[in-house]
Amino acid sequence: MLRLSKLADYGVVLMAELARDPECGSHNARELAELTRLPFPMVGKVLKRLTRDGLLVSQRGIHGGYALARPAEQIPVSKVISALEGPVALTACGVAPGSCEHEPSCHVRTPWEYINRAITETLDRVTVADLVRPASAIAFAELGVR
Amino acid sequence: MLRLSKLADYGVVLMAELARDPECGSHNARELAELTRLPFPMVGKVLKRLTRDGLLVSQRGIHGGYALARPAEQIPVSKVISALEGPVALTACGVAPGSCEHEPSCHVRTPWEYINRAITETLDRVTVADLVRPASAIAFAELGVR
DNA sequence: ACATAGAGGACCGGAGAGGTCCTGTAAATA
DNA sequence: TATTTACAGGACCTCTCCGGTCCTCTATGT
Repeated sequence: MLRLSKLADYGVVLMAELARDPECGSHNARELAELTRLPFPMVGKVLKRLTRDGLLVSQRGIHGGYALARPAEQIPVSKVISALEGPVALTACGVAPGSCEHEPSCHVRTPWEYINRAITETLDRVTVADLVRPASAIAFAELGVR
Repeated sequence: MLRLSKLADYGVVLMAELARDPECGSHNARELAELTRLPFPMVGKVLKRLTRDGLLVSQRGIHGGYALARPAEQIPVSKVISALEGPVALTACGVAPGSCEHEPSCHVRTPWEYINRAITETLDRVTVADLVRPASAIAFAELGVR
């Protein structure tokens, strides 16, 4: 089913949760785990990775927590996914040339590149802000989706 | 990396190989395995599934083999993928409602639906014929891809 | 009848996803 | 400065499921 890993799925949910706060303030991992009802250890793991990739900023200590590194409108969903499960690509050749043993004899590589790009661009166009906007449908009009 | 299963990957390659034959004639599994350099048992497995799903027609017996069930222009890549790894969807909720335990408390479900649909439509628009057309770029223009 | 090729399974090993836990370090408060 | 809280960065484990093989049965042509 062309599955997204749970790590990436959780990441999207958590980013959206942070963006839901109108002030985009700081929330700690435990709080986010409760809000999203996701297992706390996983939430910690995901938040750490998102921080390392520069999508979140963290604050240690007693009133520590996480906050969006940039306004939600400037964070594409594709970045969230790639931070957690590597580059968005359907096939190995879309990630790095030479990573597929069949590359020399493969006749469908070029088309796959186009498909990969089309999908990447779709995920580039959706931002974290779109995930929390109530009237999402409007925001998605530009995707050409009914 | 938002991975496609190898089964589906092989399926696409095999469908393309069948479409490359200008007469779209019948080819047996062994022959296709040699042409694509994929392991023969896997080729058999994939071809069987594609046949069960009505994308290929098969002929048993001494001059048996497989051929496209329809003209390549009428076979979207999305069908090939879904025949081999189930419905195209990034999240469980995109496959069947109620399949995700977090559904009641999840706030990003609606946006995911739109994203799922955008990606599905991308894969719907590409046909097996596009995979073998030399000047693929032209065929992909309609995807809005550079 | 016999050789060939597909149909439909069962079956197996290993990689990797999903999940937990532990130790270290930074910050705030008293 | 001691203590508590929370993030940082791993190691580590379990178990599912993917990738792959193989075997038996049935259909077809010679």
